[in-house]
Amino acid sequence: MGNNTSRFEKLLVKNGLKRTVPRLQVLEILSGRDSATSQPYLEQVMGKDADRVTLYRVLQAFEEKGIIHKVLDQQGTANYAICSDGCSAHEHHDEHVHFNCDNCHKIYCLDTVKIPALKVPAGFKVAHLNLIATGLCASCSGKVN
Amino acid sequence: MGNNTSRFEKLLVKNGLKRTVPRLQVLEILSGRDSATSQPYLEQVMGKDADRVTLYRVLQAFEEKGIIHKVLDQQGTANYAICSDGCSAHEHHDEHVHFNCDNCHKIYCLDTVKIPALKVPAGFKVAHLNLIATGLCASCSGKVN
DNA sequence: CATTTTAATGCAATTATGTTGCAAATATAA
DNA sequence: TTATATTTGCAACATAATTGCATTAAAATG
Ligand SMILES: [Mn+2]
Ligand SMILES: [Mn+2]
Ligand SMILES: [Zn+2]
Ligand SMILES: [Zn+2]
Repeated sequence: MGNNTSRFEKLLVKNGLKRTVPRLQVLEILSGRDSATSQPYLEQVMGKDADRVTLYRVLQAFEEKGIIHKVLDQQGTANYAICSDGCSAHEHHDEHVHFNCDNCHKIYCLDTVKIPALKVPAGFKVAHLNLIATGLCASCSGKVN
Repeated sequence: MGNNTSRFEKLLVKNGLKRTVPRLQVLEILSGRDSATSQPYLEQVMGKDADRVTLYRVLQAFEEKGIIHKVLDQQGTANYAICSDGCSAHEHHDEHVHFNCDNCHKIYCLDTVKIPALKVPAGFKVAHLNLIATGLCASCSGKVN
């Protein structure tokens, strides 16, 4: 496999997770893509290498440990992306904007775009903000329309 | 039924939809709640009064006509709320913030809070913004924590 | 290195959500 | 009242996700 293997093995150990084939496989796939990856796509790529249930459990464990974060697209489908380094089991630092392309349906993590603070009605206590923009991504905006 | 009936009947006619029992029922339920209503809840309340498929189709028709709008909560569950008056089949004017309470799980339409404009990387063309805040709602922030 | 312990996987079954095609029923127009 | 167009209900199917449990594999132990 890729030369990321030892890096990923360390990542698993650091988070108290055993170094297993399905886990390394998921990390390999996610890291090789420029946008968030949907559960159905992951399932398709892994094929019969891993059981569907295992995939769900791998993703859940990774999310809890702060290794990946989940983004729901406009259809409600779960998509996963590797977290930035600052994330941990205790806190995710992924409060960046996500961009869901209407054409290619990719979901980009716009790490550089911060979500502006928000004024909410009295009484409401905001814990997290989740902003998803839709439209055309840089790659598609040239081709269509 | 409620005294909203004739108002809802007019709403249906205005949108070229026939005045049917399941449709009036859905409008009655949605209008009687202070927050967005999940599909599972609707299904449960309607019970055997209407087929599941009918409910899906009613919701879809309403959404297309601009009568209601759909909000996905943090779990990806569909929730529906009646649109403000400005909405139509051609355009929804519901680009307001939604608030998903971590405690009671209600979804509030914060109609008064506008989503701030956003600077995105070159090439990206934003069509719509979808901001969902999580935390504690006004009703829950007093009780818990 | 062999063994014990613990964590993770695979499989089967079940639930929830959503879709499609089509015949029957119903609302509205004629 | 009859014709028409829409809507509904049913059955079947599809996909996403969860749970329990036996088996397997990884890491810890000695
Ligand atoms: Mn992200
Ligand atoms: Mn709303
Ligand atoms: Zn694109
Ligand atoms: Zn609440």
